[in-house]
Amino acid sequence: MNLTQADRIVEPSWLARPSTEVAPDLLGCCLVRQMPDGETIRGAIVETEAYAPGDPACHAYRGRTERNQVMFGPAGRAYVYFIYGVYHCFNIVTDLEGVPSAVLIRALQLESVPSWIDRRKEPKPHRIAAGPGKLCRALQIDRQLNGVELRPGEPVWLEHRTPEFERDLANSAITFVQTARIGLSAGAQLPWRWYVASCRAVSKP
DNA sequence: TGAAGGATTTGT
DNA sequence: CAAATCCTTCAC
Repeated sequence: MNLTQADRIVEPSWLARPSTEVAPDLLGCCLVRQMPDGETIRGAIVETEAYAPGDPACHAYRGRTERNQVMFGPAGRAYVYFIYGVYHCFNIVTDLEGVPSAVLIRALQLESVPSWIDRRKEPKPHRIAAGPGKLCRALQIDRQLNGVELRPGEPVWLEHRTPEFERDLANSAITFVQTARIGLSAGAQLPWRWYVASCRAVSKP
């Protein structure tokens, strides 16, 4: 029996758990970006951060607003916001409807270089999606994708780990590191950041 | 209606 | 280490 790509699609139910459980489980999963012209870019998730209710660093900490409302919705949608007047950040909404939580995708190991990337500005292929802002720039993700469902046919979706990745993880050929989150003024002590050890695509190893 | 600041990145 | 740069939030 062959495992096909369709068998690995991540369903919303798998994401309907606390973000601190989902965040490490997303390492090794594949983020797929499909453009209107059909160009498809795939990359393995190598760095994540969890944001949860009661967490002072969570955008929803002080309640529901127009910006953060998608975090309160059902799991399996994209939460995209604009930051520092320059960058976008891409999150995956997790947990039950009404529970504001999400996982920030901080870095991808791309399988190919998007056609629109200027190789002179990005000399190192493995650094193209290393960091949440760079990742969104590399995949052309902006607020137009805020709230979209992550499923095939939409602009973005998720696929589970390959059997090879699972094997390497079981062998300890691949290991994860859990540390404090980056760039926060509150909640910085919580160890809610995970990344793949020794991966050149991680934003800050 | 205005001011402060931000889940970043880059170059000095 | 500071600038870039603009949206969101909260106070007045």
